[in-house]
Amino acid sequence: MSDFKDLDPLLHSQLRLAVMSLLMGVQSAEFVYIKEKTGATAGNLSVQIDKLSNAGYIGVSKSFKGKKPVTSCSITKKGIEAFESYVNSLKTYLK
Amino acid sequence: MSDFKDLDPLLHSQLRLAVMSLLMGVQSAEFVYIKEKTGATAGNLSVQIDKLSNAGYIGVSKSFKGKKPVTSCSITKKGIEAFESYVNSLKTYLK
DNA sequence: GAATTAGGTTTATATTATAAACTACTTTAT
DNA sequence: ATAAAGTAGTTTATAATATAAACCTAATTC
Repeated sequence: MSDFKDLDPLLHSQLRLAVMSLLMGVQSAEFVYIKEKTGATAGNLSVQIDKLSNAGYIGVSKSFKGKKPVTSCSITKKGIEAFESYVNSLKTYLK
Repeated sequence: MSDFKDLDPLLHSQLRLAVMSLLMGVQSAEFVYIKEKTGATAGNLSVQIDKLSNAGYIGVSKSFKGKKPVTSCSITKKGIEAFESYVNSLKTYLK
């Protein structure tokens, strides 16, 4: 693509982009909170979080809040860089 | 999606977005020109142009330049509106 | 006149997104 | 005590999408 920069396919997905956008603004967020904010189904969110985690864009930690399992996600340095790079690439398409 | 606006799936595709972005800036553009500017393969471009055309986002006209077939594309009013709406929705993900 | 090039289109395949079904456990009602 | 319902996810199956490879037709070039 000569005039347009390639878009990281991992970020060029509505739900994954929403997750990353959300995590850009906070220290960490729980699975259920992300689910609500994005409106995603649990299954879809689970899959996409896995992908972001496998790419090293986010960190995932599982613990318990009382007796309930809690999955917490936070963006990594690599994830922040990828997000910023994606936004920059995207700009080549918007003007 | 509560915090994030849905992204038109037709535009949320690297190649189709590039085509639309390109057409936003010109009156019309030929297939071969778009192919060069986007770096796409002919087959892929053909398919994506079809989709944009079927959606009414672009108009496609076929003619001859001397003896060679030429496919010209131009964005429609509907296409301009869709592109602008897409960009607005996208903004909910970028801040 | 056979091979190559130009300008595409069609079809097949690989990838992706999404939802439906399932697991494991906890809380509430009977 | 146990059955039913809810919470917090994961796994698997299916539908949709993107992409490339193969193909087609006509025009040049060797």
